[in-house]
Amino acid sequence: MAPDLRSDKTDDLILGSLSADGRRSFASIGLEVGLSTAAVKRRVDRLRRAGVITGFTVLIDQKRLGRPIEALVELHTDGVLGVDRLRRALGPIAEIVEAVTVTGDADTIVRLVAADTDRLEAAVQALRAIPSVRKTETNIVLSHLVTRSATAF
Amino acid sequence: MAPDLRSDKTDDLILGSLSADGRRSFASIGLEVGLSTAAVKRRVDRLRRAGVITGFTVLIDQKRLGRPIEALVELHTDGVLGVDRLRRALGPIAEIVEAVTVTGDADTIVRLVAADTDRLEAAVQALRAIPSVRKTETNIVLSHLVTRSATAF
DNA sequence: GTTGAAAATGCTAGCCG
DNA sequence: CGGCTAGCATTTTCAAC
Repeated sequence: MAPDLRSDKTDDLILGSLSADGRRSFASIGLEVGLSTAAVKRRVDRLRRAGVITGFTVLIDQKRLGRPIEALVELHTDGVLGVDRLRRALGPIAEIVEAVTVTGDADTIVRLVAADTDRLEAAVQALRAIPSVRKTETNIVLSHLVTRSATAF
Repeated sequence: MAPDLRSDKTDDLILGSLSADGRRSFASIGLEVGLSTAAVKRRVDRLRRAGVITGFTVLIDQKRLGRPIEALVELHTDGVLGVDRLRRALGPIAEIVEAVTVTGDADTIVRLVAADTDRLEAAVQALRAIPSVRKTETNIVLSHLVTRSATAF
């Protein structure tokens, strides 16, 4: 991994601005944080090169795109299943939005978004069909309490 | 909720483009999807008005910003704790990045990012201090297998 | 870090099919 | 729904301080 970047309060302000609106102009950010347009651009470029900023993206309301069902599925797997193989196994399942491995009871937590319960079930079946997945536990997301920032890891 | 938007294949392409790079120009998206700059802008404006696009944001690598620890904490709560009160209780805890209520064993799942284990512990203590939180289970995130899109709900 | 300037690119609105 | 054009804003890269 590249070395960490020392980022100051101004960088935090810029990142905050861009979190709130990723398409904001450097000029307008500069007004807010007290820098010139050129200075803001230099900092953003530097944060990109340093890997702090990994990209920009659009926020999409999946419900309005016809995928109203969100679920978190815990995967309990055999020890033999490596991270790379698991990643490849998850790849083809279109409903998967995110997946992480964790310590504790479950081994992996998969987040998925589906158009209806049939597709949710099909996706969960696909998860169960992965070799060395012993057990799944599906939790439907009922409501979103906090969504503070889009983070990439 | 506003009525759903009928979105076609072109909209999907545009959303895909913007997912990959939220700052991409309408002209460059237009080249990809076979539309003029203005036509792309009109579609993006429409997707925004329809609530499909809820915003744009920057993707930040928290590790490089000095917050290398990510955890998912399951909250088991009493029935008396309403969504609004829970939301207010979570608000002041800076480490919280996301929180959802779910069906199943746990009632709420909180995702947080911390600078070190001390701060993680402090954040978990703060969660335990919320009235009617009976029990917490903390799972440290080990690796990210899939991060397909940043979604807002 | 700043400013200012110039060229390229991007955005937006109006008009038309 | 689309394309086009014209005017304006922004980005980007300079040089100079």
